[in-house]
Amino acid sequence: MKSQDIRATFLRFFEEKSHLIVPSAPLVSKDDPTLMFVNSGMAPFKEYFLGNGIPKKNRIADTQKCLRVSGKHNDLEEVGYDTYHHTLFEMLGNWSFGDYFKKEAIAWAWELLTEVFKIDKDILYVTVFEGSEEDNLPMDTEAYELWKQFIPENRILKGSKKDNFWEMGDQGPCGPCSEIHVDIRSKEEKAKIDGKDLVNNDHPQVVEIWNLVFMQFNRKADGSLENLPNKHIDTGMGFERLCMVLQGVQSNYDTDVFTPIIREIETITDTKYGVNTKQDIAIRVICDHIRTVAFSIADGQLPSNTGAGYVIRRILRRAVRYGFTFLDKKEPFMYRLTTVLSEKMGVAFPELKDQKQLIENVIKEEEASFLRTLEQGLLLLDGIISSSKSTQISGEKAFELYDTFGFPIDLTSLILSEKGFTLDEKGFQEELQKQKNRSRAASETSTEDWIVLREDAFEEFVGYDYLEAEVKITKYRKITSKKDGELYQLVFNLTPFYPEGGGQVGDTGFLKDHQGDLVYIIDTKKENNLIIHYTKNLPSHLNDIFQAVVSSEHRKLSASNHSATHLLHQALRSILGTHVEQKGSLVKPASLRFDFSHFAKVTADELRDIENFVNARIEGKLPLEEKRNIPLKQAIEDGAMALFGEKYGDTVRSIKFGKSVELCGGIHVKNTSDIWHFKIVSEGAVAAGIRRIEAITNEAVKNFYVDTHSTLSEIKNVLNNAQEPVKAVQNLQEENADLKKQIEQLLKEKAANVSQTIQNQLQEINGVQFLATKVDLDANSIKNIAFGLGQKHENLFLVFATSTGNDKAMITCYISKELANERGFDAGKVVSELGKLIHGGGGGQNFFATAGGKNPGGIPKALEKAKEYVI
RNA sequence: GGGGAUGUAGCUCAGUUGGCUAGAGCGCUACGCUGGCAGCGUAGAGGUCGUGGGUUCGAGCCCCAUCUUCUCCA
Repeated sequence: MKSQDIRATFLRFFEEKSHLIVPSAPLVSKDDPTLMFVNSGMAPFKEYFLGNGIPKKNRIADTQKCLRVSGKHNDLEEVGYDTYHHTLFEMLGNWSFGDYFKKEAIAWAWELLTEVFKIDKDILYVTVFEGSEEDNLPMDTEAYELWKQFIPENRILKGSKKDNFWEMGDQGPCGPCSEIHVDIRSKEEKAKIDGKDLVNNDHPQVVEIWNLVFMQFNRKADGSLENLPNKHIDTGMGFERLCMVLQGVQSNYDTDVFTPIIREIETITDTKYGVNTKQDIAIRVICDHIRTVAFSIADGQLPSNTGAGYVIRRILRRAVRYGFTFLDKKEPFMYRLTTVLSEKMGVAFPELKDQKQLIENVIKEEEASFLRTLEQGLLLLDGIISSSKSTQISGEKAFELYDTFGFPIDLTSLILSEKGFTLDEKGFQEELQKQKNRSRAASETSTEDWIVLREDAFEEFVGYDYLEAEVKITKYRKITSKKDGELYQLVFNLTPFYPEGGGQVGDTGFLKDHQGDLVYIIDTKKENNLIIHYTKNLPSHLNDIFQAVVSSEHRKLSASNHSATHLLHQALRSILGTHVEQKGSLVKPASLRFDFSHFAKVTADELRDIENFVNARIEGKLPLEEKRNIPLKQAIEDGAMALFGEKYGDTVRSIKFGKSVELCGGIHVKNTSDIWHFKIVSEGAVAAGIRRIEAITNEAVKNFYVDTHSTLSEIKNVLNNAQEPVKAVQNLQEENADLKKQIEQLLKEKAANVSQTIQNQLQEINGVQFLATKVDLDANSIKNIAFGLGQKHENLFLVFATSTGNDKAMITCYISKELANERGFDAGKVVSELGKLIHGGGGGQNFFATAGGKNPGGIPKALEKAKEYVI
């Protein structure tokens, strides 16, 4: 059975059991702050388990792309070494939201595996939760009894809390689970060791394929459990492993999910999979990672140096590193795998096909930049090796190379061992740990339990129509972070506050109680479909009815920038071409930022055209045409574009200004004329193939013009109202440069004169050409004279004094080098001693030193005293 | 979000505890050498030492702020 058929069969099976089939959610999770990527099939449905939203149907099935780079069984650094762990994998799942429970879940799982997929019953094992004293939970006998109908008791194993109790996180829904494992070893192997001893023991051929989670508890912040009002089913089956079993191969990488990619890697790198262990690992690493990186870019998550983007960069770099070391690829090559990947997986995941060009460009550029980093690191490492006195390189040095210059530690130790050096691994790990602690301490937050004031399932958003509303607080909790200190999160029964989303920042405003006391709302965010209002303190009368008021200024400017963003998007597609797609957007009161795919710098002419395009539509006074709750299909037919990496419900909201149509949940102006004016302030690159435009509207544009105009008039004013200020400044600059040169020349001449005069005043005392005198020159000229004389005469001992203004004096001492060395003179000491006489101090080297002070009256005395050094 | 590094001539970079008149290589200009080319020689131009403050007799170097680029961690 081909992998594509396996996927289709699974979905059809559950469709026949009345499940709604939904497409995979995007990899990057946007409304869950605890998660960077979707890491399990249930993640996109979290809001339903938490009771913050209602699913379209209470039975759903899907295949979900998941990304895991850390966790108990999956460390990024382990992927590639075995044959069954991946960073990106598909999870087939069926879900019940308060509908069927253990009985159906178990029976259907068994039916699908043994009757539809025809897996031999004798190679299957199941596990059930054995109970936990710590949580005061009994064994899951319900599941045990159900399994007994299908499978002999000796193949039903009891598992501990670690393996058979599933939790979403430290807090939240959880419950016992039951896993199905499969033993695909040969007969001989099975005879040697009983399969049940290998279950849950990291054996590559005795693996878990399906986990059935019975969600029935809620874990509170203090660790205690309470029963959930509705029980749910959450199952997840590893697609790649299922393919391995059904295709009768011993490794996920031998299934047709991966073999086409492996063949392509063999061609590109001129190697053969299955010949050399190290090369095999490298090939698996590349094969796995290219999928992750490509899917992620397709969903709009580009490699970057922070957050989720950094995870993607690390994965890509890991693959490049393996190619570099074990397959001898010293130039970009991974981007060439994009074609085969989009051909093979583009059917199930069309985003790969549509975004192919972008994926290729981004990967190629990332590879090239990492290879540059490697090259630089190699040079630095050479430097460290050649300057090292011992054959052991310290952990600190290696860590610096890694931390500051991005040179991978495994390459460092490889190169060191090739050259007969060793690395202080322990020291390195210590440094790494120190850094981790620093980062963790800086971002630590603690979250308390929700305190529920009233039961109210849904928090209605009324902000499209109202800026004020009478609200009640339904629940609240306290969060503490190192950065922001103590904050409170409030949830209302209804709210006019727009939560951060769709690129637009959250609303701010205040709550007013019956006594007129105010509590300011500093931000609004959405978390698992819940609108959360942030305050610095708690209202004193929590059960009051509050007047909730959104800052209208904040709102007006955000709306203006948001609507302008839509017009900008339209302008870009119209002027640069339809290859332009939104890749990111930030809308705040002060400005807007828009990232989009485009492969060249936007020229000044194009920028002007774009500005004009947008401003024409502002002047056109286009009214807002808003449609709420229309079917996605209809919105698309109206001309709206769905974005990759964005999750859409069945019904959407569409925002139309003239010919600009977008799916958008944000706040907009009622008429484009409210935007007043649109002005681009910058254009630049953010990644390969991605450009960024920053622009302003409304008040900001007014301020911009007022500021620039007043600056310009000030400049003109200073230039005596010059007609052409630019030219006037250029003239001034030229003149200034000329004058500087002239002054330099004059000073030189003056110095030459002075030095001529001075030469005649040299006095020979004890074989020393001595002179101590007051000169009327600046510090630099004195220096020039001293060194000039130094080239002409030997055995010089010069002391110059000068004063500027009434309260500044300076003493300079020059002694010919040979003289200073032979006779032990020290100019530094001379000036610091003479400096006291002018109420100051100074120093320098033994042949040249300066001192400054604030008593010019002491100069004659100092000059007098200078003689004492040579007598 | 938290660290580290980086910015000096058109380019690639040196520049020691703050002080020996801001340097090297390549490139550029002029002149010269060589039969031509490759090349060589001589001379020269080219610098707000990222930016803005501060400390100091004196700052490329130290302190504070800010920007660029790179990089690690969360």
